[in-house]
Amino acid sequence: MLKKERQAFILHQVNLHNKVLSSSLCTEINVSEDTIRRDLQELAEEGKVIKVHGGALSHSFNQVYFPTNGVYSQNEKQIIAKKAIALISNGMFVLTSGGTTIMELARSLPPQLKATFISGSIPAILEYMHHPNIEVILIGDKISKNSKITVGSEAIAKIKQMKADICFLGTNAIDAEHGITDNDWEVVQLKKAMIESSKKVVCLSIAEKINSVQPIKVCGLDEIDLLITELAPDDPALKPYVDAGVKVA
Amino acid sequence: MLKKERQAFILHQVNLHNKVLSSSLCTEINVSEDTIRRDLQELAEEGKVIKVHGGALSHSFNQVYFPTNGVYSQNEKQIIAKKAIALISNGMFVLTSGGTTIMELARSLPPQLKATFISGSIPAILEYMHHPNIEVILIGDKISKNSKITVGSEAIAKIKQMKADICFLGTNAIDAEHGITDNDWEVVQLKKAMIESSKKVVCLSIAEKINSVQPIKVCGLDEIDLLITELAPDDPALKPYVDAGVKVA
DNA sequence: CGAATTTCTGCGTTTTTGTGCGGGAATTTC
DNA sequence: GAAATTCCCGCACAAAAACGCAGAAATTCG
Repeated sequence: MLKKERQAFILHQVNLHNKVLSSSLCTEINVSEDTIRRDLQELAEEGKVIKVHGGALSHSFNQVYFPTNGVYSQNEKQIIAKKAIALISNGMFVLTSGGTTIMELARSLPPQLKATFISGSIPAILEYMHHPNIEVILIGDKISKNSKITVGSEAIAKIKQMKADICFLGTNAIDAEHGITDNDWEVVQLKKAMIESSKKVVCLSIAEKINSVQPIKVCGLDEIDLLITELAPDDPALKPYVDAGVKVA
Repeated sequence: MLKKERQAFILHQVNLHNKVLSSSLCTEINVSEDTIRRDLQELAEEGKVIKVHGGALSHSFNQVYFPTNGVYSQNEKQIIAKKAIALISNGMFVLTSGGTTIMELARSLPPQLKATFISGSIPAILEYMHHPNIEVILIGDKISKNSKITVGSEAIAKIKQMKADICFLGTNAIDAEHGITDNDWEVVQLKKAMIESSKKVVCLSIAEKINSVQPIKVCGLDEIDLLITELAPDDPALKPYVDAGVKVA
């Protein structure tokens, strides 16, 4: 069998089944694994397949729609993400909501971190999926197209039966008097469940959002263990929260 | 034998079999390998054949095996998607697996269709989310990064407590003797659950995948209500399945 | 016609290419 | 962490290609 012929066959198989194992190919074509590996190598260099450990994947399957829009206040959110990541250690179960700040957190996770992330936010899940060492648990239920998050009693029930080490909440509005508030009833239900199911609750909020109020209450300040903003912990803007007993970072 | 004559013969052979080995040619025509090589060289320079190590290939060979446009077999999959969509009516609960054929189905859904789609496949969910009138139910559980689908007992349990009107399965391999087979154990478990939980089971498979077998069995042909390929229902290639009692479309 | 010239072919030699094998490194998996 | 795969690297070996050359055949031309 000619080399080109063989490579055509491989490519055919990859496109047909979306993936191939070098081990199965070498028995099918009856050549050594080395040869298969070299073929896959070449095909990968030509961009025809994506080579992975143990075989290859088709290119069309891997390209998932991926929104990489320039996020508003990205710098601030990166600072917040960095502070938040410092709280995560290997082996932890991490519950997260959705939102752009959480997305920034997801993108900034160090590659060697091994943890389990649980979320119902589709964009967040997409980010976690790209991480090499993170286990991803998806909370299922009806999808709210608005917030791109699963909402409903099933999702809430699922969250309530968990006990996560830490929970990161993207915050829409926080105020010393009214605590955390939001504007989507279903999302609020979820966040409440998440707070209940976590040993530690961390709120991520850019400074712009502090001292603002939304119609629906998520929780009071007393239920928050830590508030992370891009500001220094001793910034005067945070004083009301420190006074209310909230730790800040 | 004249040079021109010889080259015409070679060209004929190439176009007939899509490939030739210089070694076999030289015994057939009874000339030295050098001569054959020089002939192939000339034919290649004239663009009549593609010379490779050990022989030559015809141009159609490349056309057949190296698709130039976007997704592999997209046209076929669009035909399949169209046939599948004809089975969906307003108000239905539709269960789908993942895979590129399902993706094509998802992209082709008519905008005015109002139905509920249930899936654990992240790429499929993303497509459904973009649709204006479709309710999307996401099956939650651990995410398999390979197949980009939620897998595990939770997902299976969730599927089993449903009763969908119809279920569309992207098929990896189908064979008259072994039925539907696949190569990912966890995905197979899911598909089995989906088959159980649906009033009607529809398999989507491009013709190239029929009569192929993969290691793990999903179900026998008797459990399938309908097999959709891009072929006409009376195509001889489908006869074994019709004989086995499967409806085809 | 016949010598000079060009073309074609085959043969040895040298290079290049393709493939398999072994061992050690890197990785996945349990 | 340890076991099992898989990968990577260098090597050996065989097959094929490239190259130069020489003789045979065809062509040209005086």
